[in-house]
Amino acid sequence: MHSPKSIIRVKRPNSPLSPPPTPQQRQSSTTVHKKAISKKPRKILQNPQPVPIADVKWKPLNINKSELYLPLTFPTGQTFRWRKTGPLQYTGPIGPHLVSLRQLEDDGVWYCCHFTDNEDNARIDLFDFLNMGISLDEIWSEFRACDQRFTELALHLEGARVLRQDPLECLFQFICSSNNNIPRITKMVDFISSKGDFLGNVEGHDFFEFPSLEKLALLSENELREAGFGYRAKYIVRTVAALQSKPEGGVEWLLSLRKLDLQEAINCLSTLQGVGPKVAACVALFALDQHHAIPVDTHVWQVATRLIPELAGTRLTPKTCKRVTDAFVTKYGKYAGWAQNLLFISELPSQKSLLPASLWNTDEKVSVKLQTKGHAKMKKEEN
DNA sequence: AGGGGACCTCTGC
DNA sequence: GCAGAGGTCCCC
Repeated sequence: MHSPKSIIRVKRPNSPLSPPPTPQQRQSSTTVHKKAISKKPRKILQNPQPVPIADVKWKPLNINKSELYLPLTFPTGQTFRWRKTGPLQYTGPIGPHLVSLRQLEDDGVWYCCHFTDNEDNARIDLFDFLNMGISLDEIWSEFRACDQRFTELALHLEGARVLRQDPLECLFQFICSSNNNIPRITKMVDFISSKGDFLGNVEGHDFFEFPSLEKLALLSENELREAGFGYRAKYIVRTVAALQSKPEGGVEWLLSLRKLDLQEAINCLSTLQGVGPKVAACVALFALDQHHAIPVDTHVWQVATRLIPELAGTRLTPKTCKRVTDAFVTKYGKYAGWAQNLLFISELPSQKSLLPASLWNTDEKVSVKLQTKGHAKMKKEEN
């Protein structure tokens, strides 16, 4: 009995394909989910029925480009749940809300809710998700003071912000990311997401609320493997079970990690299957307010092994990972993760067009290999 | 404690 | 073919 989910299509007859972003032209076409159709009717009876927003209104956020530039915040590997739905426009779920953001050249960022049960809450949740409690202007000026290269990069990569994501969905996204590429990660995250409540369709993209732990528990390893998760299928199933076994509740347990020290939070996350130093750092930085967490990917590791000679020839372990994190924190301070995020973005091939060639990191992988793996080999041969 | 190797799958050289 | 992808686990 696979009846298609009930959808109310709200289309304005003359509306263009992409939602009009200008203040003069605020209404858009969108698709709204009729939430009354649910597998849990009793819940609907208990709660006031969400009011789908037929006429999507664009509202200003009053955030400058220096504080938030969407193309350097959304498609840069922090989240795999948002989609580009127009020029300088991105759409994605925030809790139970479906939101679009649009950058206007000289008028900051605007947003609209395609679906929500409460517009006031949506705006509050949006500011929280955008991590607006932290001023990029302030922390970047400190990075500039201590790093000439950061200063030069920042000139071209203004507004690269770190989001404050929901810990549960951030965790499963990054478990999917291990030893993986972005298109495939996105596909896997989409599969998991599709188990949550449908929120709407914008520009041909379906969006879902991230599934609850109870819904995630319905996923079997076989189903995940067939969906192309490979060996990560086991990680997902086991991590769901581990979270469900927490006395205070898995979601609450994850949220409680926001109050811990970075190392404690990393240690707790690392008890979960599929969570090593890299994934733990990503979740810590992108969801747990651990602003000095440093996701040590292969590139950071290669740079670090040259900066810290003792690390050359060793492997990325929790211990050596901490060495790298400490080095970054010593250099950049308590928001080191935000600094590293910009350095990471500057290395993305997709963002290189924003940088003058003089700022391209000319380190060829070959030469890095000679100095790291080659070094390791030489050391080994010496013995 | 730390190194070796396997692991799903897909893309690019 | 085979490394590499924003790694992690298991074993020795």
